[in-house]
Amino acid sequence: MDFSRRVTELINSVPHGKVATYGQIARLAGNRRGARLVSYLLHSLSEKYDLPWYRVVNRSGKISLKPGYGYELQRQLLENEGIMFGNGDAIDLDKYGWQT
DNA sequence: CATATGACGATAT
DNA sequence: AATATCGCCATAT
Repeated sequence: MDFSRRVTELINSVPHGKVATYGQIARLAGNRRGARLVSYLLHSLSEKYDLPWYRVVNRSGKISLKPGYGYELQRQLLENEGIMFGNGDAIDLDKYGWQT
């Protein structure tokens, strides 16, 4: 429970216009290997709370969702915050990464 | 209680 | 460098 609560708080702490990675959240939550849990928790928690789940991408700065299953939505939400997708589908984490 | 699962990440091939 | 495989750990069933 502690882990999931911290995850929600961390997600809520991601500044507008920035993105975090699953592994980063997991690490900050005290679980270096919990990247997968973060994704799972986002699934369930984002439906219960209103988390900015779309500010979380995988460590390559890419959206993990498949096109047609949320990819387009997330990409659009991020672009709405001023985040530009570089090479077609990747975000420049150096530039938009949280806590660079 | 045991097994399955996952919006990942690191390592091995 | 690109792809495949394994590990990790909380939830769900």
